[in-house]
Formats: sequence, structure tokens, C-alpha cells
Amino acid sequence: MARPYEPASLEQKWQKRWKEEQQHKTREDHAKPKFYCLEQFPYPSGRLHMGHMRVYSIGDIIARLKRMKGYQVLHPMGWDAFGLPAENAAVKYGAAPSKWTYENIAYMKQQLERVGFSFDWSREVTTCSPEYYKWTQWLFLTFYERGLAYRKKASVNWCPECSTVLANEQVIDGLCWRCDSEVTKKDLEQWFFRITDYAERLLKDLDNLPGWPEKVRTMQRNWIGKSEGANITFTIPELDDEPVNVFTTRPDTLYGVTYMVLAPEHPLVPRLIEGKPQAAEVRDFMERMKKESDIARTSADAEKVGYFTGAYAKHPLTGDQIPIWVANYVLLDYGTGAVMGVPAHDERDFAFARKYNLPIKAVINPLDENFLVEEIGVDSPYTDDGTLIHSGPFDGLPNREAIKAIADHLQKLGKGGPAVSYRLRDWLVSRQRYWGAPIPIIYCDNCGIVPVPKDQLPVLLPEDVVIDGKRNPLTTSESFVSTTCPACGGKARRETDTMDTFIDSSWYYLRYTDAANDQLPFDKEKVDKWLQVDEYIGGVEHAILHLLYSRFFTKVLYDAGMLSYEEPFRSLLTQGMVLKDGAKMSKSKGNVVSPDEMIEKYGADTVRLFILFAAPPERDLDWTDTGVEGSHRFLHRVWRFVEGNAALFKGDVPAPRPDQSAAAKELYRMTHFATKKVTEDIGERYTFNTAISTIMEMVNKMYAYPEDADRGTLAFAIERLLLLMAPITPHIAEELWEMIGKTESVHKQSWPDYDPAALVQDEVEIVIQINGKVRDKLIVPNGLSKDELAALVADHERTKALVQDKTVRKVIAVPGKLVNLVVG
RNA sequence: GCCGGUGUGGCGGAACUGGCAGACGCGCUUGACUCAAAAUCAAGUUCUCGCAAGGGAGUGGGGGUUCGAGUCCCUUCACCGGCACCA
Repeated sequence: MARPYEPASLEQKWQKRWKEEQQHKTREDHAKPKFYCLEQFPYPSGRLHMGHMRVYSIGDIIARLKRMKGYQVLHPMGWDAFGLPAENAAVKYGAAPSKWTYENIAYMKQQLERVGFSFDWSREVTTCSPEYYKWTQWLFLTFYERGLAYRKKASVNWCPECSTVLANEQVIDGLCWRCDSEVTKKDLEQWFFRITDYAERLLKDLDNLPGWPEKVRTMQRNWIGKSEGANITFTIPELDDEPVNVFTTRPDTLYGVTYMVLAPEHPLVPRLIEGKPQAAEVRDFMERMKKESDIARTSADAEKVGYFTGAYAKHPLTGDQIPIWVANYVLLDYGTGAVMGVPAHDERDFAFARKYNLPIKAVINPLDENFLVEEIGVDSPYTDDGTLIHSGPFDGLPNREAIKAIADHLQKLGKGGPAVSYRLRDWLVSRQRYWGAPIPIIYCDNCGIVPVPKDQLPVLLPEDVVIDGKRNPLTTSESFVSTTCPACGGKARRETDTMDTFIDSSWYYLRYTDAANDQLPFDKEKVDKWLQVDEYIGGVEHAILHLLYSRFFTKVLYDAGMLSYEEPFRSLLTQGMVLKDGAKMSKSKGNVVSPDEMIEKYGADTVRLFILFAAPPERDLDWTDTGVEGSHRFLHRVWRFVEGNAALFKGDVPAPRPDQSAAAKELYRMTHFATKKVTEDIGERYTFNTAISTIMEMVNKMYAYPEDADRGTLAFAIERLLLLMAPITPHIAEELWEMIGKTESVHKQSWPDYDPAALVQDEVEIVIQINGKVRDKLIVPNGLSKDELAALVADHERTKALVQDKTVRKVIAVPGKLVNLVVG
């Protein structure tokens, strides 16, 4: 009586047993090589979605393989548990954010266990627990001690919907990354991390990350946005030669400057316009610019608007009078907030000069002799290379050389010099929200800003707060706000902002290495043992945000001597989205497929198999019901075959005798080939889809295996099949492994090797080509040399017929592959 | 505009090092089993001409290198993503 495949009961049976045996606990064994396999930890939103299923399926297949290959594997899991949804839930349902969060964690943890992911839960990390955020605060203070955390008043991004400020990285196309509302500007005093100090290292070290996708490295390079050029100091005679710096990437065009433009918010503007007839309209313009959002103002097709201030600057080399303008297209926080205008050689300057009738002066002579210098500035600016003209002592110099020559010359004169500018801004880390780690800072009227002493951490989140989505909740807790100054003992008040949740997730991968440490965030020896993360798997939506911040954190902690690596993630795998009907799953589209329902219907193994089989990991995956059915069908097929042949394993199992028949030899070869292919595809190439397709081919061969062929070879193939399936579909592999009489878990077995000799075929099919076109195929003994092959083909009747009376000019023979006859 | 990525059957995808394009799966067609259906097993399935044997075309388009190109080079188009009045 055949026993049917019943995933629901057998999966729970094994999950229970694995848990009892603590099978997924990290075994620290210094004799073995280590492997740190990490997937981005989830936000406890309530339910797992298919995106979660995908990341964790990918991580689990890798971790399970590495364990079987004899590595000590760190494969931890935790919760990115601070954040706004918990607060929104508090406003909506009146539940405390902590209650909401911990209930979600409990539910999602149970879901993850139901899929059979091999996480080491003994190292579980929850960022909203005081045991964790104590160290987040500790690290904030470390940053503060190192001068990397500072407070300043600035025009910052403000999300009215979330009632909080946002970092630049969290503003996507002018909208809030969380809620998509339009972000406005506000002048506020806020905490920043000095990530710009690390701009150059963050940029340069991207070159040392060959294991990262080019796409992600490019995105980070673009975000950091390095420009090389020069700072040039103009002076303003009417303000006692007050200096004003401009940044330019084209110092070679310095002699072509015909005007200068300042950002409307530039601090010099009020002094420049004082007493001038233009003062009123410039002031009016400045007011208008203040109100306009950044996107509207800086979009490429926005009209360029400018006003003459009435003031002039002095050119640093020629001494010419340069009119000073203000315009919407100049931004205060990029470069120096001031630019020089060279309309002859810059598209934007040209358009501006045309509009306001400013002079255009050509200083680069095109190398193209057909291009007349006189044409410059007539219809369009000339922005390519050339030699300098009208540039005093630099005339005749190729402009590329002039860039350096002029910058160096200015430096000698003390009027500027080579300079680099980055697009990257400092990281705004304070949030006017409740559900985050409190910033451990105290304000004292006598002592000013006083950090909370590290031995007084954690600064606990108070519970007597009002969360109404309107006020900063911590300001409503009197018991929290009023405190004493750690320095002078006088009355003081606490900082009421909390930290950006991206700080929590910037170091969680370090905490996993030493999750229970109550003396330090982590022990140096332990973190050094496990770092770097060997494979980090997550969504590309964090390409800039989380991945840049984590790199920054690692570098700062490296500088602080807390760890020995400057880069946290050796290799990065960015998995694609899970789509349904060509669109991202979303409630509003009504195309959400629930993992719970799928597991209920087919079992976790089927869901894992389908996710890994349907597409390579980096690509988007289209969820199809028929595809899932197919994966489920395959597991049934495996089950039936193994179950139907389980009797083979009663008593003494015969040894494989592949020499008994061609069929036996072929199955034996296939088994070794599959071992090789699956090992490489899962362990090195991360193409799980092709690993699975090879296993399917192997099963097809097993079905076609003759009844009377060698049983030992078949037994060998069955045993091997289960080992190869173990990382992919761990439950069914375990159950069938037990069924064939094994007493120790399949997951504790050593990953099988393959025998290269077994891969060699006696006979191979070669292709006969005439002039590169396939004309015939021929079975020949393996291992023939080029000459033997050519001779054999020359003798082949059909080849003779094809060649007929034509001359064979050349014969190309590739052993084991083909023979190509060039005839004519 | 700059940078990066992707283009292969009806669909998801394979071809890793220049060597039989379309593995594996989905879908579809046919057969076996069945009173029948489902399930299962077996065969077929790029397009096109042909009864067939056998031709021809074919990896977004055009060109090139090579005995041989999905793969390398040049060029061009489309789509996706990042940056963008960034000085």
C-alpha cells in the first residue's frame, strides 16, 4: 500500500525535531572554515509576504549547503522593530507600539519556523528591546565622542504626513520614502552624522567590492556624486574685498567668465543688495524661492530665473568687473553655493546669458579646424575640448592641461586651488517620533549639550506619553524630559528626538556575532571571527540607504578600533521582486498571494522549490499558480519514485555496478554530473533554478531506468538525490531519507563529492559542419585526437555525399564537440 | 544629458570558457490506463516550405572579427533602474 506524500504533517514533524535537537544552532568550531550567511532582517509589519519568502529561501539554501559542506555557519535572524507603523497603529487602534510590535514578532517568527528556515534563534536580535537599543545609544555616544555626531540648524526635509524630518536618502523624487507625501523644507536644529567625512573612502572602497552587483556600486557612486575641479576666490571691492568662493569643474574656462551667480539663500546676498535699486525685487525673489519646493525649483525643465544684485566682483586673474546675480538654479548646499558663469562653454550658462543678455566670451578654440571660433556662442555653447585662447599666459594650452595649470596657479596666488565636491550630504539622524531609540543627550543651561554617561544607558523610552500623530510624543512625558545634568547636577532636560531607525539596522549584523554581550555592543574577537558577512541577501531598494549607512558605520567602528574590517559585506546578492500578473503584489491591485495559504495548500517545500526554480535570484519572479502546481507535481513524482523503491534499502544495499549495462553507466554518470552541477550552482553561481532543473533531469532518468538494470546504481542515485535536495526542500528530503532506512538526519550528512572519472562518457556525439552549418551527427569513441576525428569524418559516407566534388580547404576538429569542413 | 542593467519560442527561463540555440518547467497536442473524469505514465511541441526524405530562416535592428557568434568588437533601437539646472 503506497503511502501518499502529505507535506503538512511531515513538515511539522521535522520542524519539531530540528528544534528539539537544536540543529540550526551555530556551532563554533575553529577547526572549520566559517561562513556568515545573512539576509536583511524584516520589519515586523504583521505578516510575511512573498518577498520575505524569497529572500529567506535564498539564504536558507546557501546556509544549508555550507553546513553540509563542513563550514561553521552563522545564519541568524532578528527584527528591525522600531519605526513609524507601530506608532500609526497606536493612533489608530490605541495599542501601545511595543505591544503591537511584539505581537507581530511572535506571529512572524512562527511563520518563519513553519517554512523550515534554518535560523539560529539563540542569537535573535530585536532592535526595539532595551538590551539592543542600549548599544545603539552607546554607539551614538561613540560617534559623538569622535566628533561625528553634531547638532546644527539647517533647512531640512520635513514630511508633514509623518510629522518628522527625513534624511536626504529618504526623500525619493521629492516624496517621503515611507508614505509618498510631498516633502517640504523647514529650518530646524537637528542631529547629524558626519558621513561626508567618509565620502572619499565610501567611494573608493566600492572598487574593492567585486562581490557586489555593478548596479548597486553605480547607484552608490552616483549618490556620493564626486566632482573634481577647483575653488576660485573672487573678491567684492565694494565690501572691502570680501572674498566669495565659487566651485567649478572647468577652471580652464576662467577667462571666459562674464557673470557670477549666487544661490538666493547665500549669506552675502543681503549685504550686496543693500541700498541698491534692485534690493526690493531681489528680496521678493528670495522669499519666493524659500517657499518653492526643491523639486519644483531644481527640475531640469524649470525656467531659469535670475536677478542682478547691482553689485560686482573682481575677477581673480584679469581684475575685470563681474556682475553678481542671484538665480533659482544655484543651490546653497552644493559646492560653495556660488557659481561662475561661462556662457560660451556651458549649456546652462549659455541659456541664462541669452535670456538676460549677458556677454558671451569664447576662450576654448575647438580642435576641429572646420569649426570657426566665431561660431561659438552664436547658436550653442562649445563644451568639448580645445585649446585656450584669450586666456593670457595660458593661451595655446590644451584645455585638459589648463584645468590643472590654472587651479595650481590660483593656489600659488592664494586665490583658490584644486577642490573636490560631493553630492552626499551629512546624515540627518534625529526624528520627532516615539518608536525609536532615544538620543542619549541632555541639555543643561549651565553646561550646554551633555552626553549621557555610557554607564547610565539605556535611556529608556517612557510609557507615559501621548501619541496622537501631531506632537513629538517624548515631549509629552514630563518624567522623561526633566532630569539632572550629569556634569553639574543642576536641573536639565533630555533630548526628545529619537534616532532614525536606519541607525538600528546599520550595526545589527555585528550584534549577531555576540548577541548576549552585556558589557559591549560586541566583542572584538567575536566580531572579527565572523566578519565579513560572506553573503548578504536583500532587496535592491536598500542599495543606497541601508547599505551605504552600514558601510559608513563599519568604517567608523574600524577607525575606533572596534573591529578589523572596513567593509561589512564581502558579497551582496540583490534579489528581484515577486510579481503577480506582471505587477508588484499589492493590496490595492488585489494581486497578493499569501504565503500562509500557499504553505497550507502545498506545503513549505513546494513554495521554496517554486520560488527558487521560477527565476534566477536577481531577476523579478512572476508568481504563477500553474508553476506552483508544477513544482508540487515534481515533489510528488520524487516521493512516488523513492517510496516505490524503498524496498531496495531493506537489508544489505547493493553497491553500484555501473559497468553492468549502458543504462546503469548512464544513470551513474548522471548522478555524478548532477552532484557537480548542483554543488556549483548552489554554492558558487547562485543559480538555484539550474540546480533544480538538473535534479529534475536526474529524476527523469531514474523514471526511465529499466526494471532489470543494476539495482545498486539505482540505490546510489536515490540516496544521492536526497542529499542534493536537502538544502532546497529540507522536509521531504529528510522524510525520504528516513524512509530509506537512514537514522541520522540528512542535514548532518557531508555534502557528496563527485568522481570526475565517472563523468567521462565512452562515446560522444559530435557534430559535422560544412562551412559552419550543421549537416550531420556522428557517434564516435571518446578521447579521439583532432587527426583521428578528422580522418573518421573524412571516411564517413554521408560526409562524402555532402562534400561531393568540392574541395575541402580546411578541416577544424574540436575533440568531443565537432568537425567543421570548409569547402569551396 | 551622464552612469548602470536587460532584450532568446505562446510563457518563466537555459546555453558558465566562441562550438548542436531553446536544457528544465509551465501551457498546448496526441496516445496508454479508465465505463468516464481526475491523477499518473509515454510521445510530440521555435517559425516556415514539404506527404516525406529534406530544405530555409532564427537570440531587438544594422555592420564587423572568426572555419564557427546568443556569447567578442563597432553602431543603433526599445525597455528598466540610478543621478541630474550638481556648477
